[in-house]
Amino acid sequence: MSTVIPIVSHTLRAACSSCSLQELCLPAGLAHNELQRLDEIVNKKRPLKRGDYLYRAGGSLQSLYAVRTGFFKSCVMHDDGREQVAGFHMAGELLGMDGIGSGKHMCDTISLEDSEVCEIPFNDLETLSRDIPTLQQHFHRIMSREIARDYGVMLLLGSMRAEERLAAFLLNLSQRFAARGYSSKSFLLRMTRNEIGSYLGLKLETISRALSHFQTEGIIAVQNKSVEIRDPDRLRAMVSQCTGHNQQ
Amino acid sequence: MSTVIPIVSHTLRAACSSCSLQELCLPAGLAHNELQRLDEIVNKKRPLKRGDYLYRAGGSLQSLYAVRTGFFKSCVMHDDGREQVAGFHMAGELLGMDGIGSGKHMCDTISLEDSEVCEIPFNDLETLSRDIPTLQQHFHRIMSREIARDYGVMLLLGSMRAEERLAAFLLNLSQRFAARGYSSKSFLLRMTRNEIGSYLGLKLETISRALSHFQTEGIIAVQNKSVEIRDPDRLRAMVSQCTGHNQQ
DNA sequence: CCGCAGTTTTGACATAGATCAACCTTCTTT
DNA sequence: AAAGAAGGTTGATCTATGTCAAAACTGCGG
Repeated sequence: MSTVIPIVSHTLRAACSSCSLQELCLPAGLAHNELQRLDEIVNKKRPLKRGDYLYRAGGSLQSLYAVRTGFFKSCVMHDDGREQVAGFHMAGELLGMDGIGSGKHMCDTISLEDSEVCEIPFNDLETLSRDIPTLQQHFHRIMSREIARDYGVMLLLGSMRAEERLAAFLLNLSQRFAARGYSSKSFLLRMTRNEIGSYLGLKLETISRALSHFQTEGIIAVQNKSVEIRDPDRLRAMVSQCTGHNQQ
Repeated sequence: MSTVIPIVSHTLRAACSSCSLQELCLPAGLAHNELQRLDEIVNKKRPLKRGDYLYRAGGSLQSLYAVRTGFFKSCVMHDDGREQVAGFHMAGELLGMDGIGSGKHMCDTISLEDSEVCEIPFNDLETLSRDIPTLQQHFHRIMSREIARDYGVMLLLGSMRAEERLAAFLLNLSQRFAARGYSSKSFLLRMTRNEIGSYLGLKLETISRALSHFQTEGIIAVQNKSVEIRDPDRLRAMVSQCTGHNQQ
């Protein structure tokens, strides 16, 4: 490694074997030699800037992507241009699984801040997972958890009121930050009010009002993108024992 | 019925290899000898009556189930008892994939009419799919399509108005009946107005009014559970070019 | 450091769909 | 065949959240 440094293309071998996200990500639970075999198929892509597309709806699916750093949103588009944010994604999460069925991506996935991803060619992943049962099982679990998450979003969109939805959303973010070693109490919202609204099936004004209301109640402190959760128990209470009857 | 009838256990070997749903179901695309191997792990369960639970949320996941005949709903439950129908399932569809991640079912799945299912022990399926790449790939496609479907439901719940949701729902049913060789124009709604409403994030009265309205417009004819689609183009137009602005 | 575009907040008002209620129809049970 | 229960329809009214508008804030590019 001392002298000549090879000119590298913008994709480099990734190193799951030395990645700090190992346990959150696709390689969770693999033995050392298995990790090395995974390293052989995973590439590190060049960084994305805020606003860059990781992939576009309709584009052919070649690879899945694991978020290394940064933050993404996935949007499903209606013919008439309406868009719905289907999810927000952070470090260690696997993107692109919605496209395996048809061979085409079903949504746009866009970077919300400067981000890096690892690229996992899907054919190679299938081949390797036939050899490594642990990898196969973990991949199945990851897909299944995406389905379970989606069911949760349906519950939220189908039967919760505005403030409940927002409370559930904040708790979900909080918990995901915590799982990554960040504060569960204090974090930045990487997305706009409009994007939160789209995800929660609400308008941006409703998000803004609900955040203000939580603040006057002393449940959270918001200032612009930064949120501090002051009373997580009351947030939890809003979600699960929702005193009111549900209008919607 | 005349002589001696052997006493059979309530689970029998299934025969994917001779099943008419082959091409819609898990075995799609398998070669003859591969089908036989699948037959060895798939069991036919005893029939379920209307209202029977196929599995319950929280129960440990041992198997996936393929619908052979009949109709099911899956419901996610909120702590406070509110329930949200997350999907309706018909012949050839695979149930239980939401539970793989945690090893526990995430929803209740209930028969809406007398139904039969094939049981596919999940460990065996994983093992077999390491041996049969076509099976592995098809299983991945099925899980992925479930994710893609869920994204569609999010779009519906998050950004469509009541009548658009119902139009999308009717078109979806129509297309699924067609794929199974039934009429796409005329079919029975196996679920109640309340269950449709739950799935679409609306109240039963709203479903009832919307159906009546479609009928007075000549778009459909409804009588109780039976629906005839008279003008599929107008239904499609409602979904995709939605003239109105979306309130919600 | 300034100005501009994008984002957020807040208020006033409108409305889609919920809620409540009464009645009707269709199944299920005996 | 009758009675009760479950499901469906329709009307009147209410309300959560959308829509519109104006003003304040934030951050980026020159």
